[in-house]
Amino acid sequence: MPTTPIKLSALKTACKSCSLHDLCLPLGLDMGDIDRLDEIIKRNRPLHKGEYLFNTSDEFTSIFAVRSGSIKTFTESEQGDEQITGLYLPGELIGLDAIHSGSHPCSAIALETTSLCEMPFETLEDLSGEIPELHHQLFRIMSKEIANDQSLLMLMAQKSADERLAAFLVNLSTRLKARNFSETEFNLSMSRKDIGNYLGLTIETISRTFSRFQSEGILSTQRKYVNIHDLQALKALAGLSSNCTKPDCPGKTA
Amino acid sequence: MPTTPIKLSALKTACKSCSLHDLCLPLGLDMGDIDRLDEIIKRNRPLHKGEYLFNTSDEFTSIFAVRSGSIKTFTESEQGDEQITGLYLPGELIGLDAIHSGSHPCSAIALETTSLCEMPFETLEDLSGEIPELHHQLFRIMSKEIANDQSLLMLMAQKSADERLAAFLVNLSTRLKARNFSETEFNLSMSRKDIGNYLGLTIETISRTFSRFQSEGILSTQRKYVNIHDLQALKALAGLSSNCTKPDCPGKTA
DNA sequence: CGCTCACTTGAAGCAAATCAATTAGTGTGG
DNA sequence: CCACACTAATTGATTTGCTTCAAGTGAGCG
Repeated sequence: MPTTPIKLSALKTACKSCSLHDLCLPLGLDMGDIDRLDEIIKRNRPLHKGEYLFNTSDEFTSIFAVRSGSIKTFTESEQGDEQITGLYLPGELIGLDAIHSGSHPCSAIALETTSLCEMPFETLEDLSGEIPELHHQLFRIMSKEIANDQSLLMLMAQKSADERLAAFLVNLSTRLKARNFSETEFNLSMSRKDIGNYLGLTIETISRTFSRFQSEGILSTQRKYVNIHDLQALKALAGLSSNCTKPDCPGKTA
Repeated sequence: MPTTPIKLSALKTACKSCSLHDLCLPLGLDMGDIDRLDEIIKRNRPLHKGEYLFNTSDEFTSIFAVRSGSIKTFTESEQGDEQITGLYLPGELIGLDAIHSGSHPCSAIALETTSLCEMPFETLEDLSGEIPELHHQLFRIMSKEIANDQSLLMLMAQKSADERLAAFLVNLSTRLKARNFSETEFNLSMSRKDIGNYLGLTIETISRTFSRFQSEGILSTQRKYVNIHDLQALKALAGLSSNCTKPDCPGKTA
């Protein structure tokens, strides 16, 4: 196996000095253990917008963490219709759903220029046998993914278009804030079409709902740029009361 | 906590002799390791229909495996509406979504008389540090749960009522078959109301859809008893028939 | 400059929700 | 054992929120 030489630019983003390290896998690890984790991580060239990270039924070998940019994952049914199952922001792990079958049940595409950390799963699994904290953190992350999917399920099952879009925006806002981005002003990396697909609605419904939110003064949009004027109103619409401050409060969806 | 003495009847269902052991956690473990797992498992009295296994925001201490019967899990939003997030059959593990926060994001109720195996998570985690196979199996099960939730998501996002109910029944049929039950004749442990909630539909729609399936000769029902006459047709409805509403759509069955 | 693609907006259609009325089981107490 | 209440399920009539169809609009780009 040829080891790709690590560039200076890549070295700068080693786990230890990575700004995401308390959102990502290294959380809870001490310096020595982070170094050991660091050694197994491959940092490849960034993906451009539209490039595949992996494809459905590709063999599963690695877990990926987003370092910058964003990734969407989606499954394709036999009829060819596509369902987006996840949107991954910096610090989040992709590929955990592939462990049980050994191949990817979904495809993953970069929504913008995106750099990633690749962790060969076998090596990671071995390492986590030696480092209980790492082991625990992996469980926590997988558990969180399950809980996220379940609240997204709730959204789909019994929420109106307004509630779904509001919940989506609030969730995004919360996650961006945790990454030191603005919680009220950001660029959507997904198109209206993707958002609609993700939320189980059509592109027209998304567009109309954005327009209505805008006319109600809740937010303003300019294509992909979103400026939330009344985050509280949006949270109320999403079905979240302001007294719940837990970052993983049920109703806040992935 | 007083340790409840293990009854002879409980001993009979030790992992080693349990009929579910290749659907459940012991899969892939050798005899010695199964014995070690067995030692940490508590087998409490069965729950009666309607009894809670745990409640939302209860502290998370244990993972549970269903031995017989069935369990539903559900979350409650702040507005009080309830969303069923899971139906668990013998051999399946409950509580994996609670690891990351340390408390249960959902409640769990017995749908019928149900017996369970309780595994204190801390002990289980320690043990899995010592037994790589167990560790691996836990990852596989969690990964499967993620993949399951994601396909349920797809169902919710873009399937018609017919497709949802068909998919639900096919899924149930498949899981029952794996447990050596009939794949065409079984009793639903969920009420119409629960099924509707689980699939994001109303009780009336479930009832009407059952009636139509019956008039089309696909199945017959008598309250909770279901007899599937044409499993192939049901599978076609669940997976292959498109939700295309165009009159000339090739996938349309007259 | 004109082409394309993403988005917006309007009008019409439809699947499922809601409202409403019965019927069939289930349990309770006299 | 039967009347009574109560819940679960079915079936019909009506409404509605979202989709579909259709016709723009405007930004980005060769």
